[in-house]
Amino acid sequence: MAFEWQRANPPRRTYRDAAGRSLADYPRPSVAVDTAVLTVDEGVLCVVLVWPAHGDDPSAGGQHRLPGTFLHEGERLADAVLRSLRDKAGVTGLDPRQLHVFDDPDRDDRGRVLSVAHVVTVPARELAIDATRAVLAPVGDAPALAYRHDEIVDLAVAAVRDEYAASPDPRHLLDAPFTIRDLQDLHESVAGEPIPRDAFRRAMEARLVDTGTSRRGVVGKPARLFTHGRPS
Amino acid sequence: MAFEWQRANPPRRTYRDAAGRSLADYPRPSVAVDTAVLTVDEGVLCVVLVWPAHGDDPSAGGQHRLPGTFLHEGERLADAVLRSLRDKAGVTGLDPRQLHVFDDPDRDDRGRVLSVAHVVTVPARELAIDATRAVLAPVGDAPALAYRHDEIVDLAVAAVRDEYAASPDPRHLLDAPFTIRDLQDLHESVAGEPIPRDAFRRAMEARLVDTGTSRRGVVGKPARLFTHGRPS
DNA sequence: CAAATAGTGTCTTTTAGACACTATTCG
DNA sequence: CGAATAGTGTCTAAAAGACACTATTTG
Repeated sequence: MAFEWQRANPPRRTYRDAAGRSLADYPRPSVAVDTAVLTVDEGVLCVVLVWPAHGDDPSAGGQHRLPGTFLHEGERLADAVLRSLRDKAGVTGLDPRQLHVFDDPDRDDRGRVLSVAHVVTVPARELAIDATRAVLAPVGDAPALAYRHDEIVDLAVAAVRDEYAASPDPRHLLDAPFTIRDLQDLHESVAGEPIPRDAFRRAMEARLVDTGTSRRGVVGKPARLFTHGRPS
Repeated sequence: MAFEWQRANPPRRTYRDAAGRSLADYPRPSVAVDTAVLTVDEGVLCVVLVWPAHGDDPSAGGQHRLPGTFLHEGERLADAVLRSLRDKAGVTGLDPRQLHVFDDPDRDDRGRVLSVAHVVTVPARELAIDATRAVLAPVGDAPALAYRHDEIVDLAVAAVRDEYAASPDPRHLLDAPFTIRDLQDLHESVAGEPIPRDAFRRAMEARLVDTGTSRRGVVGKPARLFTHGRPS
């Protein structure tokens, strides 16, 4: 069962390094992916945490952790991320972004495991969390996590905040069409702080596509509706 | 010989996943590190390329590549990077930064290999390249590389340029003490384009430590000598 | 002194922010 | 009309760049 990759894709020749060992002779670490799933729920940037309540994963010490899985044979890292999320959050159509490889030898007592941290973002509307297995926690107020997953959350939040500081809704958390106010509310939720109204409008308006229509039916002057512009 | 990690660090229990497989049952990829070693040589940002001339590494197709190695048992990624560079460039004391994991299944025909790309920087003075095994190529004028290593060089250059745009000589390519002119020359070499003199001085001077001494012996008004400030 | 390089002062342009004012809807 | 929200115009402050001027050295 083990080492199927080697048998499935045999080297065409046996190459030997300076020590005379072939590629196959090197012991290999297990490779896992762990993913910070971020969303904006009711104006707060949140992360999906799973609760190891099934008796598995005892080395987590009863703490929450991020969803993750071991990389399977022939599988891409991004596909492993999507596979691990399909089960736990019923999410599809994401674009996982790599953050960092955690290679601490003592990080996991089940043996040497390299963990490739990822971040994905999902509109809260599309999240289907099984409450018996996962919870949604505000990123600023999350419990302590197993396997140093707190660091992954920090990296994920910083990465997403950088992206949102640079362009309008780069991860399409908002459904088009939307008003500039919708967009500003989203950006403030991601940033975790208020953004000046005028500067935000000036910076973003030129980078959006005006649909020519407006949103009616609420109090106040109708707001123009926009769609995402081309990523620049 | 193979799978020593598993024997050396046996799991304390056998944990089983949903499919009933233990951690040890999953086939594991080989993990390699590949490193873009950047330096500024005579005013030009350059990268160290190795030439696979020893009959090994035939899948590189006779092209240059970046120095790299397979991760050894129990070894940290950063240590593998340093080990691979000790041989080929006689370099020590570096601080490798991770860039990205390349996981293309067809990237290497020797089997499934995950490559963790890194970047390091080293003052040209400290580089001791064995000319029979390696060359120094300007980053803008490098030959085509094997294993899509061109992409690693691009990532490395972008990462280092971002760092240099944000603070004075963050990677300590310059020996202290140095003049602001020395610093500007370095930053222009990294950026690959000229930088306005006044703006550069204003931005950097406040973040350096004035030694109170000046450089004498050259034509012109003596320039004050600075050392790196605290990273901020 | 002439050439060369270091460093300063000041003006302009650009940008971010503050803030007030106008515009258009609902109830 | 009044409340509420959208959108515009303008002033100010801060920063970036342009550029000229002064300062101090070598030869």
